[in-house]
Amino acid sequence: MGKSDEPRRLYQQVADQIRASVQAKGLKKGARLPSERDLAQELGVSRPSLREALIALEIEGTVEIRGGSGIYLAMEEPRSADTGPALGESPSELMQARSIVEGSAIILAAGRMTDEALSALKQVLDDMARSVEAGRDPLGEDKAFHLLIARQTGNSVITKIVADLFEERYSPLAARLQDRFGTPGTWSQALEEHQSILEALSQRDPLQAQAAMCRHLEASRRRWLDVQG
Amino acid sequence: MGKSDEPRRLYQQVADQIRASVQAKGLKKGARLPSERDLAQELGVSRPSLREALIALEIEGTVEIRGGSGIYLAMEEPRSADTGPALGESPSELMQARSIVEGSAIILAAGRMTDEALSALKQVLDDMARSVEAGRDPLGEDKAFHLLIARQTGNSVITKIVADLFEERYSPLAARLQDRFGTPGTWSQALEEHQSILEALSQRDPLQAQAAMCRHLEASRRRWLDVQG
DNA sequence: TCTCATGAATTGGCTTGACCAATTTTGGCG
DNA sequence: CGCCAAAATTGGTCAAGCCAATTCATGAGA
Repeated sequence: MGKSDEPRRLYQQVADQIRASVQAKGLKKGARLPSERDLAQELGVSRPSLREALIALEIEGTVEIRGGSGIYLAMEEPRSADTGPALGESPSELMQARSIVEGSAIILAAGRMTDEALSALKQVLDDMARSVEAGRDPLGEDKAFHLLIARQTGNSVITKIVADLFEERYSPLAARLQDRFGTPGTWSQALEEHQSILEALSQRDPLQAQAAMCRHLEASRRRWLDVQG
Repeated sequence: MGKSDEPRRLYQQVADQIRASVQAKGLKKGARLPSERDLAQELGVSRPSLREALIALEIEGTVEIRGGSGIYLAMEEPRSADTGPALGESPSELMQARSIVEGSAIILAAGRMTDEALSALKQVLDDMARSVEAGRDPLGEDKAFHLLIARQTGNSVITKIVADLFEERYSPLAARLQDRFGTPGTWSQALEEHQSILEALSQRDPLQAQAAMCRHLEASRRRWLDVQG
């Protein structure tokens, strides 16, 4: 489980703390933060370091700095709340979105697939097989498999989207459904589908990989619907 | 020397100078820049200021800083054994992701396009034309156009993804870049591309709509890259 | 001669302290 | 009450220095 790097640059940690603090305190757009001097002391860093963090936040658009005046929040907050929610969120929509995104992503990935990535994928499927044997829900392995493929696109935006599609972000309902669909044959079926995806990737065959991925996601959709009734 | 005449922040000016210098000297990916101390002296600024500029360039993906080692021009993936994070966030990645998502979404949308939606799209393009005439950046109209199309898929997950791709969520950098790409002919060009998308949608032609959308996004990517250098 | 410890030099990472300029606040005067 | 100048606050920047990680040259040992 590679968490990531340990000692990240200080300015990044500080930026994270500021973001978290802002969110925790529920500050809204336009709100004014403490002065650089105060923030620095509060977070236990020097002013230049705090300053570097502010530049990061400024570039990222979270904050607006007005010389001689202060530091102000520039971001909108908890997204969404657009005009109208089309149809109600449903697992079907989620899977349709995943088909589009992952079905396209795997085409890119197939062409850039390294041997290392292939063996990593095989490793994940082995773990998944063991989990299924043991009667556990291989949710983690399933996610790892899809994320590994996404990462092979070399496109961090696509990777993030795929990751988000696995979280609650785009469909809290679907996340809840995952809990109760651990039927027996369900996962062994999914495992087979994963293996055929891996096989296509091993041969660097983009179209077959896409077909396998879409078949898998369509089958998953149907499995969910069955559980739902 | 930093004397300058613009009220822009020093770190931005310094970052510009470094970009320009790199380009002028024809340095290639992976090349190593002078040390912070040397660069600071060379550009006539203090080390903290030079440092702030480097953070901007790092976030923007132009430069990679290796502690104790040096400052390097960000290089492409070393081909093998990468497991690591992909490329840094960049407008290119954003646009590639948008091509995938919106290019697929518009196929669905074309088949479900209502007359109301079509006239709403036309209305938005009229507004956009007026904004361009007046010399304003029609960012709002651009977003509205793409979101209206996404919404026609009837899939709320896809709609959210497209919305998020316009927000800070997937590429804060790209959002910042929008500030400086308000060149004259840029938007009128984009307007024409939008109109050809609308035309394809009017005829309920999914494939032509997709082609127009992808052409538009590819052109947008190129426009951004030009501005960026 | 080649290998590889080992320590000096180099380089980024971060802090302290200070001064300037723009903005905001304060307080006194009409 | 209203207006304007002084004072306080705040961001902008610089200078000098210490620490830790990385590099690289050097010399001892195989």
